[in-house]
Amino acid sequence: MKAQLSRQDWLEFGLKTLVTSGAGALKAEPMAKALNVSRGSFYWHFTDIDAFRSGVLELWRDRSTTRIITEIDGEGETTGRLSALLRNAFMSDPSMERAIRAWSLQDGKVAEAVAKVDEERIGYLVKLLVGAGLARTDALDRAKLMYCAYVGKTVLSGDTGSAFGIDIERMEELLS
Amino acid sequence: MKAQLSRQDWLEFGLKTLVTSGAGALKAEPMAKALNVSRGSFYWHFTDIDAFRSGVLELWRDRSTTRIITEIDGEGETTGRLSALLRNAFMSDPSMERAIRAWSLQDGKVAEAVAKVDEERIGYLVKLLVGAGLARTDALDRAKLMYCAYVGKTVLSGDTGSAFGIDIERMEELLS
DNA sequence: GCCGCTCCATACAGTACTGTATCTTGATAG
DNA sequence: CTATCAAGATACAGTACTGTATGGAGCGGC
Repeated sequence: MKAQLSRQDWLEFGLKTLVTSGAGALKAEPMAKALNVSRGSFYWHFTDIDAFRSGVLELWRDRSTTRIITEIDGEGETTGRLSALLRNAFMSDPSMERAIRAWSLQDGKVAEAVAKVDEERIGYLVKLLVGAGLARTDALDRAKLMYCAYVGKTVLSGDTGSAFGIDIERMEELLS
Repeated sequence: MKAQLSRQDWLEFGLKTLVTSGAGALKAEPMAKALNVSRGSFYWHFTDIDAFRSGVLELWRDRSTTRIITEIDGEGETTGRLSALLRNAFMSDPSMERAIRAWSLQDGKVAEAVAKVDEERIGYLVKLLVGAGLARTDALDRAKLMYCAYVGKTVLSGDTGSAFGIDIERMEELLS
């Protein structure tokens, strides 16, 4: 633990709070209490609670896009990329995606940012599918379907604990 | 407009408010103002704000399950039911589903209720698929995939306005 | 016609925040 | 050593709610 908090520290804590406690927990007083500082610290780094939320959103956007890029470049083999992407998407921890998705459903600004990321991802999916030999229109429909399934799975992997178990092998088979 | 409000009137208005303004708008004072009454009315019908929210949730649960039943019995032809269900799911107004789904992502009690409805629906899907000749395990995997796609589509049909256009014909083809 | 019951208004105390203004510490460059 | 400035503490006013207590209006039953 550092004695002093930077703007970045606040934002990181905000993102963590978003995942663990939802967007409703992005409030100055409770977070300050959790960090053992006063709200004076918060209002020194951020003019506003809205400015803070925008900062958290932007932090996520950066991370999200860079993660896409690493996913892209991860697999050297062109043929294995689609499979790897599916496995990654359907098996990695969905808590962050869930938290952001939930937030986007109650805040227009967040919805816009998420929509952009969605488009990027679908675009990449289309590229992979076209590379695998599909016609562009077929690839787009299929990519949308795959992405819907991904988002649905993310949302359905409930806080109820039950993992909404889907066999990844079968899923890959059905989607390919 | 009636002069007096019943408990049911409040719950109906609650459900409408949930769809148009989100779960965050389910508060006694703003709703009372919108209905041109005082909070005295609210607290006469409901002991608590939590009791009210539970009431709204239950109202949705009733409607949701009865809607399933009407969907089931709607098509007389056994063969056309799956197609009809898909069309219904992917083409009907998703705003209610979206609102409930968003609420469930920030409230455990809601998440439980929604999870039950999800299971019911998936169970019905499995029944249809088995009726169409699939093995039970295959039917379950396929039903889960279809339902993920449905939920994903519902969530992605954004407040951004853009309808996330998916060709229902192609979708049906890909999912069948 | 007044009794009682349902439905609502008004007023009050309490809570959980936001944002601002002012005062204090603590490190660090000169 | 001290002047400075980033970082935070404390105190205050304001807002938007919740829940409670109490009193009153309207209306059916007898």
